[in-house]
Amino acid sequence: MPKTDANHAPFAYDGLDRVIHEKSRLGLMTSLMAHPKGLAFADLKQLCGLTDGNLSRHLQVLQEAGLVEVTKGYEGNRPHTSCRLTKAGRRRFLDYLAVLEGLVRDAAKAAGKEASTLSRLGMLPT
Amino acid sequence: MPKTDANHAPFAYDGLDRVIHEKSRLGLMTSLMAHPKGLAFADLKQLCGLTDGNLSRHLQVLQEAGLVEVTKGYEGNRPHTSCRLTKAGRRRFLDYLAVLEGLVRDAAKAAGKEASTLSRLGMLPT
DNA sequence: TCCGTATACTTTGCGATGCAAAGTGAGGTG
DNA sequence: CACCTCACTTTGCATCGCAAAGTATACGGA
Repeated sequence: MPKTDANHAPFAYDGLDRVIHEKSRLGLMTSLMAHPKGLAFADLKQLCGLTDGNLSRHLQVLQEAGLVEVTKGYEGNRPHTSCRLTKAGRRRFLDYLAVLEGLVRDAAKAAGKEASTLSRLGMLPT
Repeated sequence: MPKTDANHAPFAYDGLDRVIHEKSRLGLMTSLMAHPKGLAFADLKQLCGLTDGNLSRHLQVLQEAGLVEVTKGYEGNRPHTSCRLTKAGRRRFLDYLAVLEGLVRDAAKAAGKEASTLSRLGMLPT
């Protein structure tokens, strides 16, 4: 049971996991989702546009939360860190996404109610 | 122009406005989107499941960012604070939502690639 | 009229967090 | 052996969210 009563607080969205709901970490999770076999530190850095320090920190957080598995090893003779989603990580991310989708739907519906330009949603010229 | 090069950092999502991208504030924005005529302090508090203190703080942030307009007045002889989205607030929230939608799509696509249960995601219309 | 309670917020304090900059260490290269 | 690069980690700080305490006014009895 959620901490806040959904019946009385329909916009609390407390299913939005703090650990996941963070710009950088969202990117990381999505990247890892797209690459179930794992990604290297350097690749993630590129994909998510993060600095070394920040990536390191965020990975640590995700790992401590049990969402990703970080494997430190050596490729040739250089250190090589590889990351992949854990099963729990994948599941929790999907749960998170479901909530997020609900939010987007709520908002879109709200926007549509009296919108002059619903067109913005979904057909934004990126 | 985004700070991070989208060509090389497709998962940076730097369009996710920090002010909006916050659990509580997302709820507030969505609530206000659904009630374009404005909402009272107490209503927002209920809808978003926030304490007085937190609501006050978040509204202040949103107001300073020019996303919401806060009107303090008196209803009868009790203080009555009413909030509504500004035009800019509405626009920026829609922009934010567009990015968010993109993210959900990315993730859903990634999940679908090798997913056993896309069904979890309420069957996103790709 | 005084006291207590309720409403309607605001302010304060602090622990957690994200981010940038500096640090570490192992390889290669001239 | 000095120097640079790669691959991360650690540190420091400034910001932020959150809960608890504070302020102010109104109402309802005794």
